[in-house]
Amino acid sequence: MSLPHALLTALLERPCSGLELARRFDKSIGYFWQATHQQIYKELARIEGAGWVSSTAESGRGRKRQYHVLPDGKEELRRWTRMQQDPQPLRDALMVRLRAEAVLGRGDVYQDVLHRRIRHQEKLALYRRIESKDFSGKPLSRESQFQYLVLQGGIMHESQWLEFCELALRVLDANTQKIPDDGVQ
Amino acid sequence: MSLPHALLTALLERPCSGLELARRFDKSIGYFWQATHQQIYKELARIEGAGWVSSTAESGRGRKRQYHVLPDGKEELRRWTRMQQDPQPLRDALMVRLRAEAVLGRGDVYQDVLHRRIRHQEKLALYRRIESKDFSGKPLSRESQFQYLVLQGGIMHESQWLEFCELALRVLDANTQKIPDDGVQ
DNA sequence: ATGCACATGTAAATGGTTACATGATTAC
DNA sequence: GTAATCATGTAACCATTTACATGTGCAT
Repeated sequence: MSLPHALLTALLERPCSGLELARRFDKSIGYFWQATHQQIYKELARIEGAGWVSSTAESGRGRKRQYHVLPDGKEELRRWTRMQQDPQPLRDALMVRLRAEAVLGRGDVYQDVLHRRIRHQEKLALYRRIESKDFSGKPLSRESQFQYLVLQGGIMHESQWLEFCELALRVLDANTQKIPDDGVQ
Repeated sequence: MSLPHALLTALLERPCSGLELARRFDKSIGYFWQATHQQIYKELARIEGAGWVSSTAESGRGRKRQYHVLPDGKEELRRWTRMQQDPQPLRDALMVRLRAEAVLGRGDVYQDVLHRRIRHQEKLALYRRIESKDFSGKPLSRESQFQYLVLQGGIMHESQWLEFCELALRVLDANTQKIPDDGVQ
């Protein structure tokens, strides 16, 4: 579970409120670790209780709270950064669909592959725009180099799935000879 | 949520019991959609209630139950196979760690990248073994071609992350000039 | 008869999503 | 003053993980 550490990172980059965090998560960090505002508020309350961040204003609902990271929070982030974790295994519905296609044999996944290809193209185009806007043609600071590295991870990821979609379409094209219905409706 | 459909697919390939399914999930389909035996038993009970599969023996605990897919289950799998789903967004703790590295600046993620590189190498080696054992040097049936396609997806996925680890190590090497501690312990 | 492997299950906790509720501030 | 927007929060639900419980059948 990385949400608290993603929040600590974002707040170290720049202190802000819960909703601002939610908005910042819609870009940058959120491309690699998504979170809704509900989740963010709950987690902020939790890590404030743990003494990792503190916030202005004791009020309650409706009042803006500015959060910033405390020394304990920074230390916790450092501790977590030193940890080693296994990659979480691939879990992808398309793969299950392709296995189903293998036993059903009707070419029914074709539309899903086309759809996913579009999505990966879109995401890739977005990442490329960010790349040329923020990380090209100028020397990068140390911090920017790491941000760019993460973006490159996203680019590689989307490219790879795009390539896989192309391969899947070729296999589907070569194997969709409309196997007759077996009568089960 | 694809577990019921992964189960239907596996049971169409070959009817079997819950525990056998759990074991089969440790290989093949399970590389792309993991499930524990607890989850599998619960889901089998649910889809039996829905009339998608049926099982031998009314007994209870301890007695082996053989499951097979009913026509409704096959039709459900077909319906699901025709659906289009967005890819689920990348969610990777390593990416969060690298962003944290950007603000902390200590080279602390190095070990994690080394660790992940090993894991991806291992997984890739496993997939390569399966590839040369099951899918090389002979003409493939239509069903095998789709199974091979899914395996190739896994190979591409692991290769891509391996490549990313190499890139990350280069960036870390070039940027770890031991930034002085800021005093926070 | 007892121990072990096989087989099926229950229960609690975690992390995440979706739907909904409510207070504060600003524009008109 | 009222509607829109900003901001914070609660509650219910869902899939998954982890820990534990229990029954069956075979080998010794």
